[in-house]
Amino acid sequence: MSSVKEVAEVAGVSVGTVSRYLNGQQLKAANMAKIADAIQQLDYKQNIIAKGLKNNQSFSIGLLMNSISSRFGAEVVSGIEAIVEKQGYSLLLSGFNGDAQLVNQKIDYLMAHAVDGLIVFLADEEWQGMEKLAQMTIPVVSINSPNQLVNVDSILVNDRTSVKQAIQHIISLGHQKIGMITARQTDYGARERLAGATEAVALAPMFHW
Amino acid sequence: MSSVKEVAEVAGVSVGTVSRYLNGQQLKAANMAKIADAIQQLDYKQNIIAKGLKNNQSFSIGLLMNSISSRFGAEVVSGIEAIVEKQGYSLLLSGFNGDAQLVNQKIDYLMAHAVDGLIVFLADEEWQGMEKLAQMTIPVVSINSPNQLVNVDSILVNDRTSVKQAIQHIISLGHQKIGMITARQTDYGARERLAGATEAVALAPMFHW
DNA sequence: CTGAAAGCGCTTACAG
DNA sequence: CTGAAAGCGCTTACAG
Repeated sequence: MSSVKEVAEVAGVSVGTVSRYLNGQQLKAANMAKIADAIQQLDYKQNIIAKGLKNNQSFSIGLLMNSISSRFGAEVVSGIEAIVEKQGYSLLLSGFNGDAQLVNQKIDYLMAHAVDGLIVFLADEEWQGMEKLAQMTIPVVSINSPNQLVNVDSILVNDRTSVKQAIQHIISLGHQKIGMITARQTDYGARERLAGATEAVALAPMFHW
Repeated sequence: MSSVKEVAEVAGVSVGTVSRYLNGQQLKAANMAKIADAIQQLDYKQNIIAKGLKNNQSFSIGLLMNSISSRFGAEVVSGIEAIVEKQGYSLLLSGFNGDAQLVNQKIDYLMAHAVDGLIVFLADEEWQGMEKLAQMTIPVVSINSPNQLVNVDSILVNDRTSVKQAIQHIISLGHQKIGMITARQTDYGARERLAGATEAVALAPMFHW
């Protein structure tokens, strides 16, 4: 792998100038051309690692999740990955496969790898030590994990309302006997969905559960 | 985040000594104790990024795969992740979601992030530029992707033989009419499985397909 | 066993 | 606009 130093030599400018070029600064046209040539010739690629060292960035973001191997989990990973990569960042994956005890350790692990941001996707597990997230010095966002931490942005599917509306719709159609198959009630989302159904029924005076 | 420098100051030794301690070298017991204390006190964590810069290691390995969102794909990711992490490495995920054109670009991307190794999991796509892998200066292993590149270790499921044996077993039981539902034949594995079935039948003289 | 110093590849004030 | 130099956090010969 060639370095800025080699590029600088070939182009006949200083490394600082090469660096500036790489970062999109304007410089004398002649120099820009020379540097561009040198880069071509050496097949130079930036070393993202070194780049980040200066300002302590890693250009990677951590994804901490429970069940990578669940269907929904996989979709989420795939979606996040696409976006992250588009921005030139990389995705560091870390799963804890149901063992909530491991979460703290995983966080340390991700921090050691200096992720610039963290996405937490707990899916079906509750986790006691969530406050740790609030102390994080990097941006944290949680998905599908109820919490009211001040520094943590959250994405929650509105399970309750959507199921409620669905049931209300069914009721409005005049149906009298409605069955519901629920998921294990260990999952926050599953509980919300059942709650939504219960609400819908409670609001329908004519309806007997 | 504290650095070796701060640890060195607190412990009253040089940074080199701290570094040696961190890397498990033997040093004067008194110093080891002082350093251990300082680390405790500062809650010092190694900066893996900086550590890798010296010998150009990133302590991360890249996983390039087609369909993260397939069931099998998710299992594979999950399994790999567990192992990789156990070794103190991180997993950089990169998907190309069916667009084989993107693969070269993704490889560059992973290289820019200086992965120390690469796992390629093509699943259902063939890919023309696979020779690029052979030129890689880092270890590469492919999963479920037929190839005969010298530098690339491959893991292949023996689809052909296993299906062949299954069919032979059914035949040996005396069954006369055997149906087979095949996957889309765009996938190498799917073709192999069908081929295995065909072989089994061809070898059974009494049997009419 | 340990300190001082150089170096990994890059960025960025500071001068000019 | 650009060069020389210092610095990011760590490692590692080189001396002692």
